[in-house]
Parts: sequence; C-alpha cells; structure tokens
Amino acid sequence: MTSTTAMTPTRLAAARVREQPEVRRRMLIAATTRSIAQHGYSGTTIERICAEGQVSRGLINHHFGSKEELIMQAYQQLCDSWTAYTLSGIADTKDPAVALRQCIDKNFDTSTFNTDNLRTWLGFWSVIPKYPKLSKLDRALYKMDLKIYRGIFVRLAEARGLRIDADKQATALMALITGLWLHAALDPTTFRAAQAKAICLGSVQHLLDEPPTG
Amino acid sequence: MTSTTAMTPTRLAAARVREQPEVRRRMLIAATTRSIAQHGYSGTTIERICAEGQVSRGLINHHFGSKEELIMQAYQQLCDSWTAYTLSGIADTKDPAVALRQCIDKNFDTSTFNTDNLRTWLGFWSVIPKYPKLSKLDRALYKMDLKIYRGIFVRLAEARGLRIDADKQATALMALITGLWLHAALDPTTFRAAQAKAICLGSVQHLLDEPPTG
DNA sequence: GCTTGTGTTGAACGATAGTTTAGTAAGGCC
DNA sequence: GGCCTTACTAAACTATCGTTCAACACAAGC
Repeated sequence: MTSTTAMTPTRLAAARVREQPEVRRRMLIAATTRSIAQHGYSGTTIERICAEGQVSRGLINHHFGSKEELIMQAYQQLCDSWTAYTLSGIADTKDPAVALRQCIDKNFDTSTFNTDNLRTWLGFWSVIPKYPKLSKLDRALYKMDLKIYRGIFVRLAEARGLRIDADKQATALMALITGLWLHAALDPTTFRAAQAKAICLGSVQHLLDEPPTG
Repeated sequence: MTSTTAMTPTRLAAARVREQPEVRRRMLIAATTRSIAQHGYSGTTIERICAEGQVSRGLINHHFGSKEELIMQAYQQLCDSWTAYTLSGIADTKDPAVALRQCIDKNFDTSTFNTDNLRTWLGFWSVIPKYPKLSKLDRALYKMDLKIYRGIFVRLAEARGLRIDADKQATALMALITGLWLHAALDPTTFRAAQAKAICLGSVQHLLDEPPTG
C-alpha cells in the first residue's frame, strides 16, 4: 500500500532537534532579543520569534507558558548580562579614573554600541511602563548602575581631593550615555562610537585630567 | 406603531456631533497622542484611539485612510509643535547665554517634563526604526535642534572669546537632555524636573559662568 | 524491546486587530 | 423646502494575534 517511491511524504520531516529545556529556553530568549532588535516590540509576534528560532509556534507556550513570561525573562537576561559585563570591567581596579574609563569604554565598544543591541534596549524601554515586572527589573538595573558610578565618583573625589556631588555626576553621566545610545538607535548615521565615547570622556575630563597629587 | 413611551430606542442616540474635517483630524491626532502616552505604541489600537476621541471605529479611516497615516501625522504634529516651542524661546534673544538658559528651561518646564509627554515621545521613538517616514521626520527634528544649539554655542564662543567645538557641545547637550527625558519616562520618581534641569545647567556652567568681558 | 516521559509539531481555536461598507443624519446650496 | 454632499455610526469582514491540544518522535528506565 505505501509506496515510498510514488508518494513523497506529505509532511517533510522538519529538523526536529530535541534540546534540553534550558538550552531551548536560551535559544528562544535569544530569538526574542533578535526579533525586538529588528522589528521592535510591536512587531515581535510569536510567529516571528519562532521563525527566528526555527521552531514551531507551540513551543513558546510549552517552555514559558505565555509570551509575556518570555518577554520578562528576555529582559531579565539582558539586564543580567549587562550588569555582569559592566562589573567585569572594574572588578579589581584600584584607580577610580581607570575604572571610569573602562566603564565608559564598555558603553561604546562594538559589542554594545551597535544598532541591533541599542534597538533591543529601545524595544524593551518602550514597554516598561506597561509591565510592572519590567519596571522593577529596569529600576533595579538603574540603581545598580547608579551605585557603580556613584562609587567611582566618590573614590575619584577622595583621590583628587575634590568636593563633587557624586550622585549628581553619576546621574548626569548615565543620562548622557543613555541619550547617546538612543540617538544612535534612532539613526545609526548620526555619529560613530568613537565620537560618542569622546563626548562621554569630555564630560568627565575635568575630573580625570587633574594630577593625583595636588 | 412607534410608541416612544413603551419602546426605548434600540440605538441610543450617540453624541453625533458633526465637526469640520480639520477640527476632527486635530481631535483624533490628540487622542492618538494621549493613547500612546498611556498605553504605549503597542497598546494603541484603533479602538482605543476612537474611545479616547469618543468617536466610532470607522472614522479614522474616513479621515486618514489608514492607521499608519494617522500615526505619521500625529508624529509630524508633535515635531512641529516642539520645534515651534523651542524657537519661540530664542526668537529675539541677543545674549546667547540667555538663549541657552531659555532652551534648557523649555526642556524641563511642566508642559514638557511630565510623564504623559515624555512617554509620548518614547512611544514614537520605539517605532521610528520601522517606518522610514517617521525616521525622516525624526532626523529633520534632530538636525533642526542641532542647528539651534550649535548656533548658540558658536555665539557663546565668540562672546566669551573661547575656542569650543560647538557641534560636539550641541550633540552632548542634546544627548544629555534626551537621556534625562528617557529616564524620567521610564521611572518618574527617579528625579524631579528641577534636578534634571540643574544637571543640564551644570553641564554648561563652565560656559555660562565666565564674565562676558575677559 | 517495550513502556514511559517529554520535547516538538502543526492544526484548530477564540479573541482582537485594522479595514470596508451600508445606512443615517446634519449642513450647505439652489 | 427639497436636494445633495458628506461627516458619522455600527456592523460585517478578513487577517492575524496568542493560546490550546492531539498526535508524534526521540531518549531513558526497566
């Protein structure tokens, strides 16, 4: 009855690769991030994510329960990665000036300051007001960053014998970085990474130039 | 046959107010802006806009042809308003230092630096990469702002006898402002308008403090 | 080798998106 | 005052959204 030569199977065998749940979840999170980078949040549908991850539509609900949960975990992953990446640059740095330079470097290196990554952040930012969970994650990230930069400015003030408002300086530098990221995300031709970094360094130059021994 | 007392009309007379097309279009654009402020771009549907504008669902297509066209015109209106508002502050200002202060003021006054307005900008920013028309509008706005700030810094340099990179200064100030806007949009409790403005003024203080006559 | 567990698929589901359209009524013109 | 244009409504329409589910296939345990 079944002739393998006459009848090609109606359903061609899909590349059904069985992965460990944790591995598959990571893949789907990565696919989500890529979709947001390329199509924005409003253009990121279940179908698009699954196409990006080369899996069928039902798999997201199997591994995450809902699209919302996937989005939450994707942003958590993004925040965690960024925090780890930032901290890795100042782990055992004694000189606060060096630490500051390294932090700024990381904000404008090729793995960070590229259109895909910046647009991923933009995509998540746009829905943070909608989801309290995302707000919470974002605020935690902001506070973490603020703490890092504030700490650096405090150490810088001590080392240089200056009186500076570390909190204000940290807030200003973070806003400047975010603004440069946003403008680059909206139009990648506006300025290059080197120019953006130069602007950042320029804003803190007066704190870096001073000789350590007054 | 028709008993007004026994039968309440099946279709309660809606507040069918006939407006001039231009007036109605303005109302629908305002409703769109409000919806984006409150629900983000991805939460802004035809139904939501029409509910906000208190009209029926079909009216948007009647006046704009499509939702996309409405979004485009809403962003155009937002950009035009902002440009006019910015220019109005420096129309006949001779002293560049005063002009700069006034520009900064406008970025943090109550009509600008409120959650609704900032989230409206955020909502539009998130879809700019998707629509070339929006990109074009945004780039025009950016260039206009850049021109204004660059001009002020050029005049400031001349008046103070300083050598400054006006383009770099303008880019930096605009990024700082945008970053402060974004952080405030994501979490209104992060800082108050006065603090944000103080940070901005602080970033250009070294250009304003100098006495006019060296 | 058979059973069990589960990662995976693809179709079907209800809900909701944006659009279209037939019908209604208000305002201008002769 | 009757006619015509058109702003407007409300329902129907098609497409697509996120989700559910029955069937399937691969790996582990006995």
